[in-house]
Amino acid sequence: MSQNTPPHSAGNTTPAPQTDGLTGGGTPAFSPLYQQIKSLILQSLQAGEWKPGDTIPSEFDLAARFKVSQGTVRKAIDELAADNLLVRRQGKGTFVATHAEQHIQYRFLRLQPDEGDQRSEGPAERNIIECRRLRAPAEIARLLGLRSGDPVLQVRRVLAFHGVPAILEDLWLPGVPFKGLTVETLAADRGPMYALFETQFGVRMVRAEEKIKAVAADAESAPLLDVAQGTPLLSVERIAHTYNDVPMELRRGLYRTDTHHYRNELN
Amino acid sequence: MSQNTPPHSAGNTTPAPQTDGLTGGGTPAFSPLYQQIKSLILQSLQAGEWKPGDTIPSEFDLAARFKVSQGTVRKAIDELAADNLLVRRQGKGTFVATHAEQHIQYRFLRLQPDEGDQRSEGPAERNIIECRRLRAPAEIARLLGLRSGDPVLQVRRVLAFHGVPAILEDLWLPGVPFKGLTVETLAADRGPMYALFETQFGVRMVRAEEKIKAVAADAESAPLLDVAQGTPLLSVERIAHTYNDVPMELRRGLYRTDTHHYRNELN
DNA sequence: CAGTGGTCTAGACCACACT
DNA sequence: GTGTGGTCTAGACCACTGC
Repeated sequence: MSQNTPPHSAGNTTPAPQTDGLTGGGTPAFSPLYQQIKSLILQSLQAGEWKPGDTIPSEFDLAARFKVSQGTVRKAIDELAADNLLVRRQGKGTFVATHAEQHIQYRFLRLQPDEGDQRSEGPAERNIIECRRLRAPAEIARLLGLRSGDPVLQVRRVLAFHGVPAILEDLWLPGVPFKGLTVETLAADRGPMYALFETQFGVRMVRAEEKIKAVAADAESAPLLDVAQGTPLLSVERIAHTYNDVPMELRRGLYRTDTHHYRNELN
Repeated sequence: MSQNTPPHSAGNTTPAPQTDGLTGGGTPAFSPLYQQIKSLILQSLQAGEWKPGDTIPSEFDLAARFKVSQGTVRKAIDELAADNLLVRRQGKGTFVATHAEQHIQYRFLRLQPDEGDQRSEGPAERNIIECRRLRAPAEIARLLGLRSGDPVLQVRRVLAFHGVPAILEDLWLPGVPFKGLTVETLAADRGPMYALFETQFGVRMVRAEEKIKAVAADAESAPLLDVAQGTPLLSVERIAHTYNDVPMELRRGLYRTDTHHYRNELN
């Protein structure tokens, strides 16, 4: 399973396990107990033992289960919480993070109005233009970690703020995990699309990378965004990953930035 | 000073301080000990007691100094390290983070080549076009937290990769902390500009925000970037802050994105 | 070797939420 | 009140660095 021996170390009456077992073989890598616990918790998350929004067992319960001290479990959970996989709530418990209840909705959307307003914008109007199944072209397949020709879903939609179109985006999703996704499902849904992915398909998006360029609106995109051809637009290519860094979505967006901007924090 | 009572709690023989002192007054906010320690360490950083690259006292020394346990200091340092203000090195000590020795040079520059190469790019060729002092226009002043008419420095430069210009940027710096900065100083310098700011002016940039838009190259910028007028460019406005979130630099860049892209991680 | 950060434990107590 | 996470402590031991 994991890369190291699990933290059981048989019947120690005295405290610290810390032993790595396996003197032979080739496990030169040392990984601290709390990292191993972190991996075990992650496995439970991947396996769906606890679903988004669920509360996971208390630190003491987990400590008992893994035969370590509560402090060690705590450190593991600390890191998972820092990665936004778990959410701690004092007095209540620790919960599996979700795109739904999370009051920072649209966590991955960095486009925001230039001044004032802040996030009073609300969820924007969605308009699905297209939703079809196809066989993955080579490039799409590569970015999604699939083979050319594997089934994928493509969705095209426009997001608008106050009636003004602002985002045109194409999504590609691997066909297998998203079997059964239809334009009706998407259209009927309110709230973040990633929340729908969680509830309907058990796919939780955890992390994403974006590559941004400036491009000119072409004949196809210009009318959809209600701008003149040649207007500079932000091109945003996003690859979103589930647990374990498995890519699960490719998204290519064109953002109008005349009244909005892409906001980023550098640390 | 801080918002809470310092963590001394007089002569406790028995362990935990945790008491907030001050039963009277109006300090409803409770802040944990390690946060107070964090503030104290931050104050020392701001005051320049330890400079970028310096090693700070060991956890035990700090624990003695602040009259708390080593674990509490550890947690404070953990957070400061997570914020990239400190860097821990096992066996050696804890160091004040710096833009110089940090092997992730150009920490705030997100533009990178489209494929391969990765960071083999190196530090790019710098070409300073202009460096002048002026009185801050209203907008610049506002963004830098100054008053209109306060002295500021403006620097304009072009960065190129392999001889191809890629970035045209204007910098505005508050005149007072950067007194004595000349075009010669800048031109003579190798390495990150933020490293120079540390060594020459004691100003360490800690955090920055960027607002990104897509714009068209105009008559002024096009020739400097060697592109046709109207070419889509990334407009990147950055406000960089020192300790305590004090804004210390405004930077407005135009990025060519024909062979490079702006990379971002979403968590 | 001594000194530093890194891990692990165990127990005490505080703050918060629900019942 | 009970149970949860949050803080603080104290001490033991491990891993890395450099003398």
